[in-house]
Amino acid sequence: MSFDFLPDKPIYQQLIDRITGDLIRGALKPGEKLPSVREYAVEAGVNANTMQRVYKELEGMGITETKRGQGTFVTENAERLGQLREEKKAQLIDDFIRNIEALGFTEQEIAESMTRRRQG
Amino acid sequence: MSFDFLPDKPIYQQLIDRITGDLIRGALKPGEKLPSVREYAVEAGVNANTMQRVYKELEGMGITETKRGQGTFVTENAERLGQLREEKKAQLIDDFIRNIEALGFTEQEIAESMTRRRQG
Amino acid sequence: MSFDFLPDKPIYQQLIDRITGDLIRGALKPGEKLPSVREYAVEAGVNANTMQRVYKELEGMGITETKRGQGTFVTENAERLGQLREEKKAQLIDDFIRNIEALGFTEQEIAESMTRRRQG
Amino acid sequence: MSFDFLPDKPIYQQLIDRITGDLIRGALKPGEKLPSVREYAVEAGVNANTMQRVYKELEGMGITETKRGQGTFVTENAERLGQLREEKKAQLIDDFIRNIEALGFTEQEIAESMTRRRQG
DNA sequence: GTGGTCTAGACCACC
DNA sequence: GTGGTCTAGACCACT
Repeated sequence: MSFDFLPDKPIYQQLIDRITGDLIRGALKPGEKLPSVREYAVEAGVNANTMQRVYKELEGMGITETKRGQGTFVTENAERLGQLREEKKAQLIDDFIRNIEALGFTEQEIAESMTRRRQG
Repeated sequence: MSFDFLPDKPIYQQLIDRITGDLIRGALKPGEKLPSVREYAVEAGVNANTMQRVYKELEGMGITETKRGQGTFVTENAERLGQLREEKKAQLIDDFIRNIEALGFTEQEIAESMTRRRQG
Repeated sequence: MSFDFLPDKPIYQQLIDRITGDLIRGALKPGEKLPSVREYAVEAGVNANTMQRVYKELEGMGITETKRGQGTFVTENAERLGQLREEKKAQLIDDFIRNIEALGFTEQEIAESMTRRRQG
Repeated sequence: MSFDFLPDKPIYQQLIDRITGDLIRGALKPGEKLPSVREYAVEAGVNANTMQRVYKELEGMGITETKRGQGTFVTENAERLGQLREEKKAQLIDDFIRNIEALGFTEQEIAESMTRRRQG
């Protein structure tokens, strides 16, 4: 597994996005153990400090829990995970619609482009 | 006219986005004169250098032209402007779809949320 | 007659270059009368002040002479005109060679590109 | 290392030209790390912001890449670098020929002057 | 320590 | 008055 990072967003943010994405997609399951900070850092090709920060933020968001001496685990709090999923979905749609309006596209115009894209 | 800037993107970028948005929405028309750097800077509540940078970038993108001593004007190159519109639209849709896939939502799930949102 | 001006050099400089070019090419001859400042300004689509400056500089370079009440004339000083021609030629070649060296191209490489260009 | 700047071109442009020149001449190699913005600024005797602008412009031209917190590096994209070399060469020759024609010199006349110069 | 953003203010060339 | 360049210095995010 190797990662490409975009230059415009912080690496730690991109990693958080990736992990929450894994969670939403079901690639990571409730209660599952995450790799150790160092292990994951090597895997992702980033500095261990960066990875440390990622884990810290994830815990702050309430989606992982740390068991001392054992490692970091995805929370089993299903409600929190469902909530995460809904937050992300809402944010996705909000951003999209806000952008459409900011640029003055019509719904119809966008809808057409999307259908064309799906077919092309 | 007064502006709010988000803390997560550079101000000059947000200004570029705003102006290109005005262009796409038709609030700015081909050949139209933009406010002077200093005037716009005051209006937007930013430093003149920041605005200078915005204008320079816009010129680099080929969507404005500057006439020395006279001011900055929207290009009359309709092709470039049409191209800009399409670029923005495509980018909008691409980002949306890429994000949906990255998070593993289904098209149907998203579609439902959007309809519910439009009704709600 | 209508002119395009490059945005990176002062208009008055471009006009000076154009007129000295006319002189070197023989499109303007010794003793010949130039159009009036206002006439030429209209023709070139520039401000009369700009044209005034052009004429002033040309006179300063010793290549035109002003006869009060009659207008501006190309000098009949053949030596000065010949000198002008040589200056321009030398400068042209100097710039070219200095640039080649600054970029580290070989003479041969440039020679080949020029021949290819002339044939293509 | 110390620099002289001509008064007629922006310093940041001259710095860009110098660096692209180093690249073309091979004094800078693909993947090589450039000095930090601040370091280079001191070296060149310019303000750090001026140097910042130079680096930003180089990145925009696709000839450098920046790794956050690590520094700025020459791209390893050999195609881009080759392209840069050809662009510069073509531009050099184009300018030269355009100027010759604008002034009405004959090819032969120029060729003679150049040979004489090379010998003199 | 690295790049990046922003401000404040001076100064210049052009029209 | 217009755009453009440059400096000086502060502050921030990332590694």
